[in-house]
Amino acid sequence: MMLITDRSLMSQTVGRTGPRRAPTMADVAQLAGVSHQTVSRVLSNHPNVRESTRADVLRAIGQLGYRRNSSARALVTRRTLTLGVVACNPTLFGPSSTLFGLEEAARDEGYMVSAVTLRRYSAAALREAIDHLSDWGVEGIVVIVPHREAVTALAELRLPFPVVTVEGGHNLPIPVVSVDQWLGARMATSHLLAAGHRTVWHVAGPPSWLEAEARAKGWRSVLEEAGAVVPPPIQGDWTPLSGYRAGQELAGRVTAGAAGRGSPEVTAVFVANDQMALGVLRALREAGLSVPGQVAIAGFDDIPEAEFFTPPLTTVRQDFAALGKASIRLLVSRLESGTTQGDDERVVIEPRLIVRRSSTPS
Amino acid sequence: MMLITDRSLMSQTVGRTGPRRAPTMADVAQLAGVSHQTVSRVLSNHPNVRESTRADVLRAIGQLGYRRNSSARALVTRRTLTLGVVACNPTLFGPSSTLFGLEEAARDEGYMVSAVTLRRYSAAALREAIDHLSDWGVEGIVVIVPHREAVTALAELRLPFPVVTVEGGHNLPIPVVSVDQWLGARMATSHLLAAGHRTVWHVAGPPSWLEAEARAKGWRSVLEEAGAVVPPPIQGDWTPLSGYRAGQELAGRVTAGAAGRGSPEVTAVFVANDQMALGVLRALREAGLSVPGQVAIAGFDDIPEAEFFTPPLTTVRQDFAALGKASIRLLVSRLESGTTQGDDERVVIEPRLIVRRSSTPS
DNA sequence: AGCATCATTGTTAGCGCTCACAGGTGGGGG
DNA sequence: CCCCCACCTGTGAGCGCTAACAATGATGCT
Repeated sequence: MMLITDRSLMSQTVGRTGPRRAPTMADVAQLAGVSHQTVSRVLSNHPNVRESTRADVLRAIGQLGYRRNSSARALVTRRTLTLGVVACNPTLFGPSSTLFGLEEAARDEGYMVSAVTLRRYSAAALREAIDHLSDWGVEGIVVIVPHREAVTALAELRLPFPVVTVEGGHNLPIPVVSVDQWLGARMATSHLLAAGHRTVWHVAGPPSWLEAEARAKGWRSVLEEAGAVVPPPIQGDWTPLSGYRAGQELAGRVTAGAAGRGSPEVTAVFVANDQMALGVLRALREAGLSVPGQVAIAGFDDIPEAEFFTPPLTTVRQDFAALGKASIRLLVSRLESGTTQGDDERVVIEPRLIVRRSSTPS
Repeated sequence: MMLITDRSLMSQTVGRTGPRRAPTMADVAQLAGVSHQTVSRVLSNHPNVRESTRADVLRAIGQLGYRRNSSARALVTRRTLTLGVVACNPTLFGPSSTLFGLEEAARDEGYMVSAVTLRRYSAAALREAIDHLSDWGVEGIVVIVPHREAVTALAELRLPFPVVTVEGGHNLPIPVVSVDQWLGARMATSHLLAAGHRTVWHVAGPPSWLEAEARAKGWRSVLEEAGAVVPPPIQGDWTPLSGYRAGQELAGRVTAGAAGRGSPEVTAVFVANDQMALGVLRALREAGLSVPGQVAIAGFDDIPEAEFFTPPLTTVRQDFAALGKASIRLLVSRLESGTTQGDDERVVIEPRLIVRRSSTPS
């Protein structure tokens, strides 16, 4: 008996000695002269607590610097309030902006976000990433891996928690949030066509990327509708270097003259992203071609640098932050509603064409 | 008795009915015909388990699709194996690359990373971010908020878990991992000076940023050592737009001629980051000035676009991924050793000068 | 043979919290 | 005056796991 009393006193008085372990709810309860349950009620804002009691408890909490133990809470409530994100290439402007918007939205909703990044996509890496997240008890995940195979692999996975994908393609039974890439490509291409160009060339992204595919499709659709010749798209890999190479090829076509056998002349190019557009711009300039004088260019993404390219780049702006927010809203809504089905939900965000000098000869 | 037997059978057979809750260690134990403790042993690779028993358990685990409950585990071990990160401006190339490297390193070490992003720095926002992380039970945090006030605020916080900062200034009792900004600035400035310029102008970052300060100091130190005039630095805010404005000012000085009262002529500029350098380049070009012909330029960061600027930008490369990895190593080492003190540890990574055309008249 | 030792397994007691329920108090209606 | 019903508070159980210890059998050594 004595011993017990001693111990309880010690835990409050000793303080200095040893790495005193974090105060528990019971400590707060004792100090406030109530039961641990009352402390719990105060913490969860239960209405039926007398005002004075609540104040006592809060004072004790402040005094002890008490923080609720999230593991214990998660154990009993079966809610970790944590969401997982799998992202690829998180160094690029798009993914990182999305991640940012997503995290902020999640925090507002009371969730924590844990991210796993993939250096390159592979089915194994994706699986591993998801395993890792699920080991940590996430309640749902957002997958930002706009690879065709990734998304199909995902659809086959049948996970025990909800999954939402960003830019994940529209043919699968997984909820998707995306910017309308197809529409964006159409906007850029139409814009160039409207400026009087006979046709528009295209520097495409890697074919396994869904965005690249959608942008190429949008571009092609406009040309076909307009009855314009559809030049062969040039393959890039999103990097400025690949854009540079594509630009060299295009420049070669220009200077070789319209004498080229059958190929339409190059007077306008829609490049699948801004980084590659930068490379194209440089290649053209090195070839002595003026933009937009001889060749008009449009990009995609509207990275912060685009406005300061030489010349400033006409491009398609994507609201990445909105993308992140929307994905969280979607995920949280099915978390709260307990819905696992209804897997065909779609949120599509409209892109916006930003016209700058690279496409407008003045 | 009958009832109990029934229930245990149900939990295995029913399957279809109801949202059968995740299997527990006891379920595995029962199926494998061992005690839950043995299952635990198998899972934690305890050596003293007979090989056949281990196999039985693993089979049961596979059969049931069992996953260890991380909350329960964390509750009893007092280890969440989760690290927190607070990052500012995570949309920029530097921070996002650091975050990426950091996450990867943490995963290798067996930790999960949860990030909180700050739209803009403020003491309140920082506090809030840290509170959020600590509510979720992180074991330590990495702070990537290279603001002077942020770091001092941090030093005063006295948190119950280890903290490491990235680029956090060297005068505080907090372990820091950083690239040697001062040295990088010196490399760029010396390089320009060595090319024969009488002095080097500077477009600086926001003064409250530690990197901006260190880069300005490095720049100044080289000029002073060389006995060169130190022109007044021009203030930017990291954005291309601010660089553009700075560029206009510099261009004005050039075209106004060396007739300016006292100011040295502008023939070389060290810009505190690549994005601003992009703005400067454009302003100079618009003013009809050639780079590097009339004005040589150097930047900082080596963003992927820098190589494709017009002209390609001489800049200082920072190994952000290494930064992330090093910060995790530092954090984990003091986590494992239980050290809370020894707070003056420093890891400094050397930057590398990347010389391109913007500084080398050919 | 007899006892210490080791490998292997089981048993028990919590970790800190929330949930479900059981009290106790006071006021208004019958 | 009593009962019912709001309010407020406390008690007990148990979430799924690990740590400490106990128990068993097999082995080795004297």
